[in-house]
Amino acid sequence: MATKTRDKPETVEADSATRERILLEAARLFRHHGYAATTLREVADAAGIKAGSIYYHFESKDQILGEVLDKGILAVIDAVQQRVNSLPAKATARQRVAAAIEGHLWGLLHHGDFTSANIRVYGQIPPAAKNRHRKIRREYADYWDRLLEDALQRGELRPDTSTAIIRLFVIGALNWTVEWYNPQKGSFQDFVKQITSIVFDGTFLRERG
Amino acid sequence: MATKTRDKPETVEADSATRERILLEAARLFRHHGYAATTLREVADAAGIKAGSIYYHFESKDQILGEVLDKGILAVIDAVQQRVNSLPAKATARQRVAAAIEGHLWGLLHHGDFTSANIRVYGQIPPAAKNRHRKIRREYADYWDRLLEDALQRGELRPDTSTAIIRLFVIGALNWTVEWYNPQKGSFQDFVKQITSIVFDGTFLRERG
DNA sequence: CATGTTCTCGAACATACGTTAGTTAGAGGG
DNA sequence: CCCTCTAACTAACGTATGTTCGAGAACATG
Repeated sequence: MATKTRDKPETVEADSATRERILLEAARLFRHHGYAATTLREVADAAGIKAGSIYYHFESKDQILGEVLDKGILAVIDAVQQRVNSLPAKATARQRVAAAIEGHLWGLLHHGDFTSANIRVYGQIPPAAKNRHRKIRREYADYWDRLLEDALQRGELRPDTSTAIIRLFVIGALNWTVEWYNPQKGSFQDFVKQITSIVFDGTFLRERG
Repeated sequence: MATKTRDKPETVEADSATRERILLEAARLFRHHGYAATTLREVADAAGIKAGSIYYHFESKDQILGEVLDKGILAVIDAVQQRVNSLPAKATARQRVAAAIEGHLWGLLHHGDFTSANIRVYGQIPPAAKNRHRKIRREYADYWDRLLEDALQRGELRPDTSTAIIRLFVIGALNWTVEWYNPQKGSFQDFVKQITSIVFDGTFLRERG
């Protein structure tokens, strides 16, 4: 056995734990090496099994990729909707968007391997796998557009730029934080506050007018 | 495009044109399929030659990657410095940063295949290739930090957030535009104006204070 | 025409990959 | 004790990849 000397008879109880382990390690490797550069033998090694055993849990490498991508975006969507929905009905648009930003950042940064793999790899997968994800991405984009349109109608959003561009800019900026966010430099809550403030009010002091 | 259909015997006169062609097609393929997923046979095909011929111009696939990455970041740095340097000495910090933003976007979007390949692939290459590029990235980051520190000392930048976070946020947001910018929807100059305005003043109208 | 250089080709090689197949070992129920 | 299910293993197959190499075409120069 090539594994790390686990002599305790705990072979069972590993219901689908191995499956989760494979997904976790695959996400980590996809994130850091890319999809094509990651071999199933590496994934198996990281998960403490042999390559052939992966096929007991998954049908193909592509299927693993699909599940990793799903986990990434679903974690974000879930966190966003949870926070926005728990707001009182009388919340301002600014508060609702702030909740969405916090949710997006939380989902993004607390499932870094899955979300980063999603972001990095999405542009590089065959159209077949892409189409399945385009729909859910589209829905998430529409969700943001509704938030922003609402803000616009309430007169809180700047009216000189389309909500589509604002959404693309904001989500893009947020997504990128997964590449440089360092949890050891300050708390997550502080980080969210800073990012939200920049998104809302910009980086420069307002020009004298 | 890739299919030029030049039936004339113009095999020669391709001094180093073939070399450039290889780099261009490699960048395009790296961008859309990733590094490992791109085969030299695909690159050769797109460049109108056979796979073996690539080795007359390059030593290895890694070398091609290195040159593609270089071209990407150098195009951006060049465009930024050109615009900032052509500003009058009495320019405000805001004007200087605006020039940097425009330069960054211009280099980014006008060499999309090289810059996007750089952005997408950088996180996934072996440390050996990474180290060579870390230095130049570090210098570019320092350049931005000086611009922002200058703005801070002049009292133009918001003082409640570190220049490092502002830089990471702004450059990240700008970099992401290469994934969604559509040159058919409005002019480049309009796009720059909108992005710059969002970066400076944010997405929401200022809160009553 | 002869010669040298530049550039490309075609075929091959060793390796590594995703995947398949056959087998083994333990657990639990009858 | 037998049977079945689960979960893993080992070994192999076919293919594709990066790379090498010798041969030859196209052109420039003499």
